[in-house]
Order: sequence, then C-alpha cells, then structure tokens
Amino acid sequence: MAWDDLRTVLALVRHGSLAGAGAALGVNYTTVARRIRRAEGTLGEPLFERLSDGYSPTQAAQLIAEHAQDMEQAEHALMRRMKGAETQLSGPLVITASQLLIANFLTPVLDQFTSAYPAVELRILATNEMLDLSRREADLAVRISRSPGDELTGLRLLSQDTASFATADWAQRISQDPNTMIDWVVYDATPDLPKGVSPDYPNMQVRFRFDDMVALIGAAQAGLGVLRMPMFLGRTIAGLVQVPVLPPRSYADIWVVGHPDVWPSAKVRAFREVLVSHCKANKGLFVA
Amino acid sequence: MAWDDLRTVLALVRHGSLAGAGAALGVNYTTVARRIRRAEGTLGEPLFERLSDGYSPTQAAQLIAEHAQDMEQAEHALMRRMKGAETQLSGPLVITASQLLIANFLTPVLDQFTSAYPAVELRILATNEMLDLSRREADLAVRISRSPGDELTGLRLLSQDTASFATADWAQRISQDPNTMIDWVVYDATPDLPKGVSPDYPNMQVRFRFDDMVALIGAAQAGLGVLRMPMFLGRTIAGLVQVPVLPPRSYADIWVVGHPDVWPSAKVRAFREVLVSHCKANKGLFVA
DNA sequence: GTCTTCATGTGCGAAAATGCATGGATGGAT
DNA sequence: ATCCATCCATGCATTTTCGCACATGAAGAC
Repeated sequence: MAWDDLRTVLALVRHGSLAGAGAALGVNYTTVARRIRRAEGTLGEPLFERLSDGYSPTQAAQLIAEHAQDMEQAEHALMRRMKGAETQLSGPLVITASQLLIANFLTPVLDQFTSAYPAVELRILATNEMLDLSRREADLAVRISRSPGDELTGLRLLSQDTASFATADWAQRISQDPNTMIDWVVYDATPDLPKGVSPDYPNMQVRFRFDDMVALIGAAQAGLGVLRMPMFLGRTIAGLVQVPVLPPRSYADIWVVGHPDVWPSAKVRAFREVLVSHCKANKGLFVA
Repeated sequence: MAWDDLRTVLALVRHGSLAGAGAALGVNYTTVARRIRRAEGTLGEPLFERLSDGYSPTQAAQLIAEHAQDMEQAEHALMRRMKGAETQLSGPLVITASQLLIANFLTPVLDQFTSAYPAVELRILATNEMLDLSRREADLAVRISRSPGDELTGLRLLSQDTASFATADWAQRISQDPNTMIDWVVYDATPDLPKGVSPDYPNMQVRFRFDDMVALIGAAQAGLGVLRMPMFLGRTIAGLVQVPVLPPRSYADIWVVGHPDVWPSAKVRAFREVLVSHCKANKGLFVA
C-alpha cells in the first residue's frame, strides 16, 4: 500500500472534493482522482461514492482516514523534532502573533532580529487565529492568554492592563461634564459594557459593535465613542488618549509559546532572546 | 515531504544497503538510491554516509526512521482493521503453524476448509518461527504455548501429553531387559534427559542432539534412539511406537491465536470453526 | 594473487504519474 | 428563466519515475 495514497484519501475525506483535497496536497485535482482510483484498485474496495456535489467517503475510507491521521501526527512530530535539532541560523522561521501586537509593538523585534540574523528567512503570520503549533503552522507564537496551553512550552513576557481610550474631543467633553452621555464602541465577543467602569460617569451606552479590532480602532479614532483596549495599544495608536471612564484593570498576560520539540532550535532561541529583551525594555508601556 | 520517501528511509536504515531496502520495498535498488537523494534534497540535509559496505544513517535519518516506524504501525493497524472488517468468503487468507502440526494433524482441516470455501486463496506458512501477527505476517496462527501472548486473542483448542517413542525394535529390547542401555535422541534446546523418566529403566544416555525436529524424527525412525515427543506426533508418525521409558506427561496446550483486529473477519472465523470442530473430534489423539 | 561476492554509481529506454484543457452536470443566486 | 460557481470525467502532452544493463570498487575465500 502506497503511503502517499493513504494521505490522499485522508485529504479527500477531510475536504470532500477533489479540488479541495488537491489544493491541500499541492497537486492537481485530477491527480487526486487518479490516486483514489489506484487505492481502490489496490484494496479491491470502493472508497468513495461519487456524488454530484463531491466525493462521499465509505466506511473503509473513514477507517483509512482515521489511521492516516495517526501517520500524519507522526510526520508532524518528525518535522518538529528535525526543526528543533537545527543549529544553523539560516533558513525559514515562522512566527505568529495578532495583527495589532505585531503592528504596534513587535516591529522593532522583527527589525532587530533580521538585522542580527540576515540569513534567516523570517515569515510573519499576523492573524488572530490560534494556529496549531503541533502541526507546524508556526514555529513560535506571541499570545495573549492566561497560560501557554496544553503540550506547549511558554515564557511569560509581560503583564498588562486595559483602560478606556477615545479622541481628545471626547476626553475634553467627559472632563467638562461627567454626566454627559458616553458612547462605547465594543468588540462583538463582549456584548455588555466593560466591567469595572467608574461610578463617576452614570450615563453610558453601547453605540456600535464590531467584529474586527482594527475597524473598532478606526471607529474610535473617528470619534464614534470610547473604546476599552490594552494600555500599550491605546498609548501607541495615534489620535487616542486615555479617558478615566474605565480605570486601568489587569488583563491577560502576554506569552511567547512554542512546541517543546521545536523550542531548542537555534533560530527559535535567537528570536526568543531578541523578543524577551525588547519586552523587558518596554515593560512600562503595558501597565498603568 | 513525501511519505513514501520516509518509508524508504526507514527501509534503508533497517537493512543497511540499497539492495536490501529495495528488496524489502519491492522496488529496484536504484529507486531506493534516488528516493534517498530526493529526500536529502527536500530536507536540505544529508541522511546517509556512503561507505564502501553500504549506507550508514546520520542522526537525521535515525530520527526519520523512528517516526516512520510509528507511521508503519499505524499502517499495520489500518490493514488489520480492514482485514477484520471483511465479510466476504473469498480472497487471501494466511495461516501459520509449525511444520509438524500441519503435516501430521492439520491437513484434514485444510482439505475441509478449501472444499467448503473454494474462493478463499489459502496460504500456509509452515514454520517454527513466531510470526508477528501484529505486522500481518499471518492472519491466524496455531501455536503450542501456555498463553496466547500479549495483545493477541486466543482460543484453547487442545490439551496434550508427551511420551517417549521409538522403533518396534527398541520397544522389544526394552521390554525384554529394562536394564539395557537406552539411547535418547533429543532436541538441541533441551540439553538434558527429559524430566520424569521412569525409575524402572536405570541405564540411559543422550546419544545425539539435533537442532531440527524433522531430522530428529528421522533419527528415531532409523532406530538411533528413543525420542520424547507430543503424543499425537508419536501416534501419527509411521515406524514408531510408544515405549514406557517416559510415562505420559502433560505438555503445553495448543491454541489458535490471532490479532483482535483481524479476529472478526469472516474468513478467519470460518477457518476457526473448521479448525475447532476438527480438534474436538480428535481430542483423544492428544492425551494418554 | 585471483576469483567471487556484495556493495554502489550511471546512462538509456519504457512505464507511470502528473498537469492542463475541454466538456458536461448540478444547485443556488439573481 | 438564466447565469454563475462548483463540482466531476476524459483525452492528450509533458514530466517524472522506474527498471535494466553495464561499469566499478572493496573485502574475503581459496
């Protein structure tokens, strides 16, 4: 039994269509179709029902997918360990962090790192998604969370507070009349007003909800309302000043996390060192 | 990373030479060389040192082999489970048992089974080696042992005794004069005289040792001495009769064992049924 | 010393796998 | 009702992979 055919079956079970599986495997979809046919011939058993809207796996294909998944895990473990054993400071390195963390705090780290190690091909994945470090979607992640997560190694970089920010216009209005109606712009995931608002400001309402933090910041910059955000963001972003509506409040820590297999790699360690020193030097930015 | 290349690395680490690995994989050895070169190119790292007497794996190759072994286990598990899920009574079925058990007791089972299920391509591995049922070297094994073994399912088929056998000539000589010198021919693995010999025969010596049971039987048939063997064998083999030198003694049971994944297969079950009924019908052959 | 055996590299032609383009079917949005 | 996106099957040209034959080098048997 060809192992690559097993992998192809897994991809097709996962994606449900030849095109999807082909894209995932980096081959033309006709190749997927042919490999499936070959596997069916080898096993003497149909693996998929050809439906008008895609391939539907039979029980046999599901069984294959189940075990091919184990094989895939072994492959990932292998790749992680090979990465972790690397000693040279060249070649690819993949880092992930949230868009805002990168844009507003980490750029000096990237600058310093690529200057120090020009042979490393650094790739940045600026996304809010939690990439799977076990599957090598990234080598190292900077994350805001309460703990590094299962089966990952982590280093606590920073403690941080959140506070409320708005345009200078709002700041002036609020200071002149604490009873004025204060508009909030909030993130979708937090449906209510932030907890811990000061009792000195009795009139508040949620004016807009956004599902995107960048858009939210834009709204605040445009004067649409007050926004709760991490201290470092409010201090960094142009056009916003802190307002006393929400007193500073401790928030989740910032960590650098990686898979223990990958952790010892020379490149990963080098990046960590630059990162840690930059964080130490800028501790004050994050707390009230 | 191509999974089949990982498998090729594993094979080469295991066998140490292109030719050996090629034979194990069922491909030409030049193909092995090329796949290794390709894998080295993909990983950007040498995997083997080319020595005059073969390929010597680097640490990276050993790491690959380690994980490819996990992948192989997953493959074996898959194949076992697919086999176990088979419901049709056709196609290949592999049985293993010792040479002597097959030649002297199991032939009626084979006859009956192939008559009842002519579409099954039955393959017999008549060997004394303990084949690895987890690796699908066989689907079912008839074994003489005290237990079915780790992670295998088993069914106790028969209890059996051993006793001493020799030519009629020897039998007569012994009965005429219990004090005559009695020669033994013994199996290599049991260096001493069998335990439990009757005190009625004081003069005994080991005359020959053999490393092969068939040769041993030939020696006994040629009158070279007395041989301890399972009851059913002594009774079945021409030219030998039981002699009272070694009173019948209980020996290890006969089991049919298989991997639990494969056990439910229709073919495996069908064979088991024929086997069990033949054993039940011939229970008496095995005990004194 | 020579011969045999077992090991690896290389070049060439056959075979297999792959990508691309075309054609056809289905279901949902407009 | 129509258009469009998405899916699949097939045929053809190209690329890649593979097996075979031949050459070579080292180590052990006689």
